[in-house]
Amino acid sequence: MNLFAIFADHVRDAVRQLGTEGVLPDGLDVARVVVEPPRDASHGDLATNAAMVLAKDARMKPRDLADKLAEKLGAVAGVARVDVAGPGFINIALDLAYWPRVLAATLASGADFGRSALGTAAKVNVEYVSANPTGPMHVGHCRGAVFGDALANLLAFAGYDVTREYYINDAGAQVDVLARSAYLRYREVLGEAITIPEGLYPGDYLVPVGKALVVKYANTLLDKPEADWLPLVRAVAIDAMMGMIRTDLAALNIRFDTYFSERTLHARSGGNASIIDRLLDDMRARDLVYQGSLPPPKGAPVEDWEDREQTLFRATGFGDEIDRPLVKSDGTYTYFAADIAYHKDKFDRGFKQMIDVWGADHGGYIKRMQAAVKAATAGEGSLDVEICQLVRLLRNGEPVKMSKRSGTFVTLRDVVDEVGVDPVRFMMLYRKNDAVLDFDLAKVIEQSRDNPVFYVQYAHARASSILRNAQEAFPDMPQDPAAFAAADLARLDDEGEIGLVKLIAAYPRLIEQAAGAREPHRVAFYLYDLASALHGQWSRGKDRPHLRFIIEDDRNLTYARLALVHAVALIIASGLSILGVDAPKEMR
RNA sequence: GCACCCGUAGCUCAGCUGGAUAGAGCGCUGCCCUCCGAAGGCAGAGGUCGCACGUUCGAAUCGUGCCGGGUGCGCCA
Repeated sequence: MNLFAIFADHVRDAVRQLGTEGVLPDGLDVARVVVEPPRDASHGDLATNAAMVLAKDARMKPRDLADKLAEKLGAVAGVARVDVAGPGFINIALDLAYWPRVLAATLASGADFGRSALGTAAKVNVEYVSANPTGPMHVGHCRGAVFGDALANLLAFAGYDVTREYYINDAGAQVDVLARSAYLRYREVLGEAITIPEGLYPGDYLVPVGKALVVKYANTLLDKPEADWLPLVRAVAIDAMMGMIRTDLAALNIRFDTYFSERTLHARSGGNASIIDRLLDDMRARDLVYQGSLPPPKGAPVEDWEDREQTLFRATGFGDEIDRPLVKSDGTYTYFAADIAYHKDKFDRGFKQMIDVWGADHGGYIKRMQAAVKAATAGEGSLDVEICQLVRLLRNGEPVKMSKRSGTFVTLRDVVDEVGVDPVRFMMLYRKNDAVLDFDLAKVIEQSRDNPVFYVQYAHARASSILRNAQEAFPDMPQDPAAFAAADLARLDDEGEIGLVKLIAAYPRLIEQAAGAREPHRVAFYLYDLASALHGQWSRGKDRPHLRFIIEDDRNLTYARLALVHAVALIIASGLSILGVDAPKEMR
């Protein structure tokens, strides 16, 4: 149950009633009406802006309209008090008896509490990572990977039919560079002394690829011209790199539903037109493509600039600043052309909603890609692009030195091995994705309050510990959700307990808001608050023993409190699973 | 030069798609362990929300212009 959604319905009902009574005009637009928690808890449990939003259309003063609405809302079951405050806020305080019902509903839905139908089971494609298959993943890829994965989890929980997709850039010049680099290692394995020239990949992760080539082809590739060996070597190398990347992703608990190869878009088997060929034909037919030339860029001068005519997409017609080239001077397609075909393919596979997760360095490509999706799908498809900012890797506040030239960049695997999956995932999500993130290797393994990963996990462990202790004190007490839901929850009348129930009641709304904004970090911050409230209530029991969760001589009260603890643990586990973080039953 | 992102407490950051007296952690000051896990809790001090106009009942949030930081800017992916 979503308390705020329920009361939003009540508010709309009240508006409708006032309409039929002639107090308000019929058919007022209630789209901007929201019911939300008041900023200050002393104002009540729920607040709505309805009177202020509707005042103009109703041609009434906000406060007068608020009084009318308040009268109706006061009659709703469970409402203890309705106040009008400030410029026309309507504050609603709920009867104390309301909260046990919320808690009972929570326990009844168990791990599904908070699950939403917001997405109406619509198909959404979330594309993320899409790292080039030219080497192991480094820390720079990590944030996008974790963010994309958590976003996919969040959307699935919010009722979308989510597909997780990885685009393999296996068609460009970079994989040819990879192949040449691997070929050198192959010769090295066959006994040749090699030097790796500037521009090729120096990393020793290609040595095993060289060995694999020897196993597969013996020395038969040595005498062939490049045109012959390159496709063979490239195929083996790409397979090997994708294997590494999948292993790295597995270390982060990330899996994909679909790996999509760029190469398939270019393929012209048996002389047939490729997918890109057909797309461009289609776009030409619809006058979205033309031959023309572009003005030279204004900023940093391009050294070998030459004015020439090229094949351009009319991006300016769809919100971009400049038309964009689709064909290179050597006649092959640009990356952009392939990417349009790729997104059109997603659309053709049934995804009207597409989400791409990109690194900050691709921010400049958002407009053209959105323009292309709009054009290629005739306005029926939509593309959201979420940008992940840089991660600065630190150790005790000092930047960790990385040098690509010497090949000593920090791999994703290094970081996961050093600090563990949970801290990596949580910290990557404990910041807005479009803000730069400092990741301190030393701090994220600290077990203290200023490490939110630990703090939240500890709350879950503590809750589990309470339930274990209760098992000893009351061995015959069944600890399952159904039994907890049947407890005498009205015994929970301490303000700290009610506060916890209120936080629990906010979870479904939080999920919908986070999903709508595509912001999984909100889940992380919510969990921190919930953990804090549990720790707080625990400590109150230290000063006042009657507030402890386990009261040896009051079985009913203990049972009600255990139900609360169980619900909190349930939600922490739920939220952590969205973030892809483990919810431990004890800390070590 | 242009586009996009960021600017909130000494530091690191939230701020619920425009709401009421702007919050948290760290750091600082002072408390709480014979007691369910102190790996925790409580209280205090600390702010011109980069600056200036504008939009309206109401702006940290939206618009415009500056200032400062980041990213990117035909035929790379």
